[in-house]
Amino acid sequence: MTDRKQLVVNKAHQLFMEKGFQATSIQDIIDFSGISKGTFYNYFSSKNELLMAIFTSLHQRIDEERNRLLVGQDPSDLEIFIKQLEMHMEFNRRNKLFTLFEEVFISNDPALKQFLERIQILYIRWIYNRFVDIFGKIKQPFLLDCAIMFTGMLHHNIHFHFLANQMDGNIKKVIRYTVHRIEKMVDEIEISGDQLLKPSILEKWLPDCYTSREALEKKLSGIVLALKKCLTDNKEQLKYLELLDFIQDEIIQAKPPRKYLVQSALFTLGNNQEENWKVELRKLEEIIGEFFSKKENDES
Amino acid sequence: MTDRKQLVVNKAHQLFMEKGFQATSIQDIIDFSGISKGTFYNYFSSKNELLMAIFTSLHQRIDEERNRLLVGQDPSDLEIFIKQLEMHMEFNRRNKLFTLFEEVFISNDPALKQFLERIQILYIRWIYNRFVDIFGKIKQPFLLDCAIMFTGMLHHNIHFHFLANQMDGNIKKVIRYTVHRIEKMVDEIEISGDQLLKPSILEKWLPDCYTSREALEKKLSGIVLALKKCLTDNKEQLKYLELLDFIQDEIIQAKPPRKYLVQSALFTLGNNQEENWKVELRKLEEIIGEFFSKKENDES
DNA sequence: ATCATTTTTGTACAGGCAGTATAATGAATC
DNA sequence: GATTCATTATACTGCCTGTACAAAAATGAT
Repeated sequence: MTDRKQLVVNKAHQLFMEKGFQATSIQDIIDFSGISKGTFYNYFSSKNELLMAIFTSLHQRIDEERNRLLVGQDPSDLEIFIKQLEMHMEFNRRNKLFTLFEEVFISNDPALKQFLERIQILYIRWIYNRFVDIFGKIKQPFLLDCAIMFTGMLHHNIHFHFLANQMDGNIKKVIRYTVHRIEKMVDEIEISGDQLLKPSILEKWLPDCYTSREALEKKLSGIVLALKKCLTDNKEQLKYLELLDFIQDEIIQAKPPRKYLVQSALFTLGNNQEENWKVELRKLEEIIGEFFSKKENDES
Repeated sequence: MTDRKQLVVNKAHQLFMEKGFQATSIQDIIDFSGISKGTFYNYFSSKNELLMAIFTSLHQRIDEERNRLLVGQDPSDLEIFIKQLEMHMEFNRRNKLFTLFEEVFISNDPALKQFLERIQILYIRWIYNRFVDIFGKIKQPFLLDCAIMFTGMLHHNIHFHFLANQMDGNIKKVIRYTVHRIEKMVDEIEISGDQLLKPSILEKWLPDCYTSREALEKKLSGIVLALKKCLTDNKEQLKYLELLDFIQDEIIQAKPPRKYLVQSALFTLGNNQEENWKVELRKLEEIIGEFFSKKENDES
């Protein structure tokens, strides 16, 4: 994405935050960004497409931050989860994402509609996966229901919390409150055995072409980031940096990745003996392994 | 509201359900309703105002239905509450109210925004009041939080339920599931003693000029309806009908009601000795008493 | 039945927006 | 220096909202 295009995205986001999405005309965006109409339509085919670019951009940033908080931590630690939620909610508040999302949530444009639905499901799935980390695999059958209810509770609680205390209340209390509730509810549901939705439906909702691709890319970049953090500025370690970048590019590129080259690079990465490094490297090996086995399955 | 005006409301609702709110232009509504542009703007000053008329109309119908289900029943009976929810959700589904509401939930028009917020809060308050009926006054301090979380959970559950089973799943299961969850949660929260919002904030959210008026009118019509149902077609009992209608009109009229006339009418209503009648009559006396004492407070 | 008042209609108009088309301008590349 | 490409300015179509107003129709009172 060009700098110029990104500038338009940022300027538009700014206008949407100030005036709302519907109330902002393309003309406004053009004037505010200092570009011509032709350029705008060169970048985006419509206001909706621009909106999607905004969401994508913000979504990526959230995801990076979330992964950063998890790096080198115990994924079953509830406090980490709470920290992630706090970051996410604070981010949403700062960027008026709640408002923006709600304003366009139901749209006539099927493309936008589908796009937003996907974002929402990705969000639910993230919660679900974290719940599996936290509450354990035994409770997995109930955790999709819990993830759905949790997001409903949390967003409603935050909504009315803001209605009550104009912005100056602390969200943290609300998050902790809601997390406490879901903790107890998980136990209760396991005892009752009730289930509404099977977690396997997530795979149906997120077609493989999307999930494996995008989720993989995100996981990948998260782990690579974590690995890079382990590196010092040693000459020795610069080669690891190169290898990491190579692997990430090779997988993300649309062209068929050269499997054995990647594996060889992975093997070399194993030479680094740092503690955190090894943990993260194992994750990297795991998802790359999954990636290739899935790929070969698809081809056969 | 004229028949003609109501016709436009219905026709517009039909179009909104088919094509969505945003995608329907005023011209569409005019053509579909067979009226002229002048007439439209005679009835409504904008599309938003028409939308509010639709919501008001549907909201009234929901409220009537809800009260009808409660008439002569034990308000603490959970099964009645579930029936009310089933009716409401089924009504929403039939009239695509979920969609419509979501589509316009965030609006640039401050009037519409406020209107919708009020509807939402009225809904929360209804749930809250029913929770007080069901779970008892002891748990009152926690029940606003519970009402908020319950609506969040329910709507999210229903949303994803529809996503999973295209319309053909039964909502009833989802409702029961969610009600079960909140039942347990109420107990859990009471033990923990956590509270986010004090129920008294409801009065702040719904300014008196609205609450006392509208809530009163609704309660009133509900109780009067219940009382009318107790009546048979006896000549004897026709006078009660007259008295009931008189009281209702006198209170709802904007002009200052004649207090002593109303009280006398109430006294006469006490002559009927039926069992259900007496229960409902006591409620009637109670809210009318509240109404007058509040009124005198305001005037002093 | 007649007259006055209100409602409705048809039509025209101003102003705004989305999206397209195109010729002119500018800058970087080869 | 020529070519290519993104960018600009501008004009244009078509659709929409909201206003205005005079003619026609319906309503209601006498």
